[in-house]
Amino acid sequence: MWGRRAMNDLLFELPLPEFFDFGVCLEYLNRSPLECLYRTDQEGVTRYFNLDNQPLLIRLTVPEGSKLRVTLLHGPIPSPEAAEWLARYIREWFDLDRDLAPFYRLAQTDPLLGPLAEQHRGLRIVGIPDLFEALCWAILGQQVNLAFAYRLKQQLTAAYGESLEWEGYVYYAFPGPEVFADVQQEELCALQLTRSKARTVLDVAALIASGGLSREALLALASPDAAEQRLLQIRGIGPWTSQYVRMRCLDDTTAFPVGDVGLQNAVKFLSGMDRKPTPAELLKLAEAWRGWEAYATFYLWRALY
DNA sequence: TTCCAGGCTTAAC
DNA sequence: GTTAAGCATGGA
Repeated sequence: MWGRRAMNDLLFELPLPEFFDFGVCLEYLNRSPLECLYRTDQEGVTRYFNLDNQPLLIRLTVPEGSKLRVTLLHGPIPSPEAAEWLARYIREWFDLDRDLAPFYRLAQTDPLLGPLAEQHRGLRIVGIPDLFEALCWAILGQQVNLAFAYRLKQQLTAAYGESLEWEGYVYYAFPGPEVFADVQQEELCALQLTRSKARTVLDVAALIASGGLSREALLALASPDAAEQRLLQIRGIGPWTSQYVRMRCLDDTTAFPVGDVGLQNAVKFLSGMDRKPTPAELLKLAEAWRGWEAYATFYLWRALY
């Protein structure tokens, strides 16, 4: 099952919704050369998963413009259940099940979003479907510049994640929470995490590994706000992190990280202010984006990076 | 050296 | 409930 079979197996294709531009999404994926969890090129993105302890190297392309093609580059052909998991993951990764028409109607008359919606038409919120990865990424990104956050993620992934070398590139999967069961805080500090980040990552890993926290449970709560309150109970997770996770992992288009420095700088830059807007001013602006605050934020970020 | 970066916690009012 | 101060790290 490992060896003699045709490579580049077509696993499945996903139909694409209106207002989806794979090239524009690739631009987003390609925003940092320090990204370690996938590799992009002109035509697509290649990513490694370790699913049920089976290697799974896949590639996404849109050869015809109408369907997202998922091919298997390396690893055994996944079971029907694994393929179903992968298809769901990819739909969440690119937010394929969302109707963006209302957002574009709203953006059309918005002075800040109008040009961005034009320029990045077809961009969807690129999600982080795995809760542990999403929380870690947010925790690592607290109060540090983005380049350093990527470095921290790379260090963590290289130290604890599974990897696969294929055609001259090394691909990494983000480690699962169970991997950190016996890891001490000092080990993570050696990877340049602060004590606070190290402690929070370990606390979250233990919580998720024990079943005390899961994406499913958060989504089953009565509202996104209830999910946010649950996350805020964890020490080291504040408003920014919980809103960020709502936005990137919990499919909540109303999440709005008002404290986000990138958001503040984007609004400052686009509106020509000589200072960063206050949270109150951002909330005022966001009234025009009601229901789509997360998309507004995601597009505003594109003005910066 | 100082200031900033896709913040959080604690203590004080 | 809201605000101020302290924290910790790397990069410009």
